Amino acid sequence: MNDTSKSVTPTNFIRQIIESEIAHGCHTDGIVTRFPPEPNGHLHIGHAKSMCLNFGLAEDFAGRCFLRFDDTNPDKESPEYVESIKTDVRWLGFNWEDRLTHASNYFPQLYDWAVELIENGKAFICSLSAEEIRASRGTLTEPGSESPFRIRPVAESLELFEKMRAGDFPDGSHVLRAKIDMAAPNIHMRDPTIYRIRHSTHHNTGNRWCIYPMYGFTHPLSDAIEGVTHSLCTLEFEDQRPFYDWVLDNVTISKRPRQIEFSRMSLDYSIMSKRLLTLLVDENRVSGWDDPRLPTLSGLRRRGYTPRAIRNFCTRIGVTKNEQQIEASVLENCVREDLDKNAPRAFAVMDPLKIVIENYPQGQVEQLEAHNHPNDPNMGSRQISFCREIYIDRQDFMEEAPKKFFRLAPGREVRLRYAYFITCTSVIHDSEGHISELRCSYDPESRGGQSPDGRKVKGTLHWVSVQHALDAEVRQYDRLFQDANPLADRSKDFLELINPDSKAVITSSKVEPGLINAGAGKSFQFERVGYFCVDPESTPSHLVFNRTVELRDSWGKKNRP
RNA sequence: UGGGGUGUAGCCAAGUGGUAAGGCACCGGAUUUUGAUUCCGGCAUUCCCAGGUUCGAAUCCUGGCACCCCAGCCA
Repeated sequence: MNDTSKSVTPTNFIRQIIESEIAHGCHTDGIVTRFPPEPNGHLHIGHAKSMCLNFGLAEDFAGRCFLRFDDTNPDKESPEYVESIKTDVRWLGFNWEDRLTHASNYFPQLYDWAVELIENGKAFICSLSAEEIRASRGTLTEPGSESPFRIRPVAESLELFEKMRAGDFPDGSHVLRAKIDMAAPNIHMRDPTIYRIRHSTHHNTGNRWCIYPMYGFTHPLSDAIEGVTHSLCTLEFEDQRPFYDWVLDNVTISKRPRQIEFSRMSLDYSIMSKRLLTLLVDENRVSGWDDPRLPTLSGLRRRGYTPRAIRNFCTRIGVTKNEQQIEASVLENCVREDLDKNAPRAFAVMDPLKIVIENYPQGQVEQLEAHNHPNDPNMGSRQISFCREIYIDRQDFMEEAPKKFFRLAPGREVRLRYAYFITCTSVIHDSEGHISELRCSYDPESRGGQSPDGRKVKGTLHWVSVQHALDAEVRQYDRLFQDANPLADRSKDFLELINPDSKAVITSSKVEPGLINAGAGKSFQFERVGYFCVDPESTPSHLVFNRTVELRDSWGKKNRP
């Protein structure tokens, strides 16, 4: 059996490395990967790429993937982030089963390994200040100079390390440093710091520790503890691989992980930096971490992006070492593809324009059948009420319309989807000259949307009944930034580049009554308008919809300036 | 006069010495009760540049060029 509908994950250089290793007889127990977020912020679509890679590889190669909280910095981390990360990982569709870990749970073992390094003369307690260490590190082109404490006797370092752990010293007074090479061309090998004193409460270990290991020391060893075979990280860690390997070489471990780096992803008109996302939230430039304009997973979820669409996006962009600057259309195309197939259709009028059908009997109401999906009969149908007064969208009418305008105009006939053909007979203006109402006639023979005489109409409009429609608030979201790469020009503050039209709230929309029962997060295609989902703030008495993405619009695109 | 990495179409990306996949975007055209979807067709004589090796090079060699990352007691 070959299921052609199931998309095959395209190959990439990491898969090829693994395949080749397996071909050489390695990994007979399966591969092990890990997704290692620091709980100091919310996950975004860049993390989704990493999760798809790590969990995806584990799945495809009969392996396991750990969700490991890389929590070695008590000042920046908190349990709220741990919870939101777990929620997002689950939502995206990944299952860590019993492999939820914390680097902080390895602190005792890490401490022992640090002692081993000291005992072997591979690490020493340095009592220089942070500024002094920085000053002696050298520069990119000049070697550093050795710390005077580099020759400190092992016994003394051991004793000091023990006292550091016991809390005898204030923050910043000593650090533990690896003893490697201050003249190394790679700055990360110039006696990097591996432990610092921090009298802070840790979200997981409380006050048990006042010394904390650094990432560069913790990560390879956490990988080794978990039996990780492939430690996949982003390109900026490539320089640190020699240190990653150094740690593994100089401490007694039984499993040997391998670090492989791949490139980060950037999305046009967006930013992915955790720090800058935090800034947007803190400065109230957006409504919160789950603002639908943000590339956070919680934001995308609220916007109506589905896990399937995001996972598909990740496989489409691939995994390489090239810098990826992805156009927004790639992501948009992924949701459209999913929602086109799976979102039921509904009628909603964004900007209502009232029509009175003069030859339709006063007080009459008809039930008409509408398909919930034009290409999928399994999604069934619904009854919609039609009567003498309806709303259409204001942009579906033009008083002086060009020939190519296939919608309503004076004297022109269009189809009301699933209802009747109508012809505009007159236009009513208010005292200021604005169009306030249309008068039309209908063809009773065209019930359901087809005329027995075979007459064709060019346009088909969506509509709702005035007396049955519900009021709704619609939040129309657009790209958060005006510039494709808001960080490209470093002389400009990216906050100044926020798109002022990134959120437009319409409070006067009208939707078909069946929508009152839709639960939060439920997606619909509002026919001819776009894909929308029910916002968590929505209630039956105050419906709120978020626009996920517009429908592709070849007419509108052509006619935009 | 440091180290590490990357250059294939507008944006991604396969390609691993045998004559440039695929997706997005774009441009046609067909079908359509959504100007949607779907469908069909077009879209790199050339792979950052210049030399070289070879019957044959995006792939190998040499030399350039461009861009990204690194000087936290952050991750």
